[in-house]
Amino acid sequence: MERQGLEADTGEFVPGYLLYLLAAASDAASAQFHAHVRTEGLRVPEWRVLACLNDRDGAMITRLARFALIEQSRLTKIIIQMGERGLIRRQGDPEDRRRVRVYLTDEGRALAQRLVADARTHEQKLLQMLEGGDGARIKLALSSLIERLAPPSENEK
Amino acid sequence: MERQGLEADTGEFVPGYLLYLLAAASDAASAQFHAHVRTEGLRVPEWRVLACLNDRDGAMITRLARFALIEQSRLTKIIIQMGERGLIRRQGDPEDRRRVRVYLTDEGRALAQRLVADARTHEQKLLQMLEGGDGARIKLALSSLIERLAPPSENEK
DNA sequence: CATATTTATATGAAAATTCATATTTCCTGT
DNA sequence: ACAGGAAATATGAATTTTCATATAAATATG
Repeated sequence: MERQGLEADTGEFVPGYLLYLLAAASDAASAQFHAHVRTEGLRVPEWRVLACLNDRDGAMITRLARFALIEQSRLTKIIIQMGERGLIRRQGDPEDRRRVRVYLTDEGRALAQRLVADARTHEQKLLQMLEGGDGARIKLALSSLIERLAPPSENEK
Repeated sequence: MERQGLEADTGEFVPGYLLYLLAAASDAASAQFHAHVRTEGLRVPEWRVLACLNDRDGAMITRLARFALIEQSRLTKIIIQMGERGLIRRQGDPEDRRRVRVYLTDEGRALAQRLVADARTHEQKLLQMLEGGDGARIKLALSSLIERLAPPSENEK
């Protein structure tokens, strides 16, 4: 089996390994903004929850967990904390009483919207340092990778 | 400011957000292999340490931490555990007595080499599901992103 | 060459995370 | 309507992780 053609061919494996590149790129790209999130008094998973709810309020825990890339039992705990803090409100779903739906409070929504705006601005800066349309291309490639790997179930829509 | 042209334009932010795409792609792409790593009795950071040491044995803690994407004080603890388990050996650097260099034991090297082989195989499968040369392109894009964001210091080489 | 800085690693307490499993509700086939 | 299983969420104990800081060695500075 042939080696891939990325590493400086000093024989090293890690620097050209796809999973390393993905993790390292994610880390590096997120570092600044995540630091900003922390100065706003949020942990990264909390920011993700706010952003997801800002897209779709009233999501159930399981769905939120998938979208926010958080394991379910952990999310349950985070949601409880965010509730105590007044950022979200949990409410049983009458349609299916196993479900708990999570809604932004006014305070939560305000914070979410502020941070999403910051995120958009920051993303623009990132994309600009990615010379010439590369940004759009990398996004497309990533989405396609994600779709192939984690086919969204139909009820996901 | 214009919105980017990726999401299905249902007005949602998250699905087209670069940092989300990076994190989600990293998660999705790594899931299978990381599960494999766990069946080998390793946690993900431990696998990363082995892979990095397999590339460059005798790295110092700080360097290892940067490469393996692990925070320093955490790595110190992981290294201690891996030492107790016989996978690595720690040794003070006589050149600079603050430094601790980490070396693979024979057992550690054997495990590292086995897993790197598995990783190569798995990576091939991933790249194949990424039709037509897309794999090479995405790798290039990610490396370039990383380089722009985290310029390696000269002594890093 | 003494002192201030910086660099490398370690440490401990607080907090977060994981993992397995409990609980409740819903769904399915009979 | 009922048994069995599946789905959604919660829980608790064990383990990890984080964060701030300690220690120690090297380097820079006046």
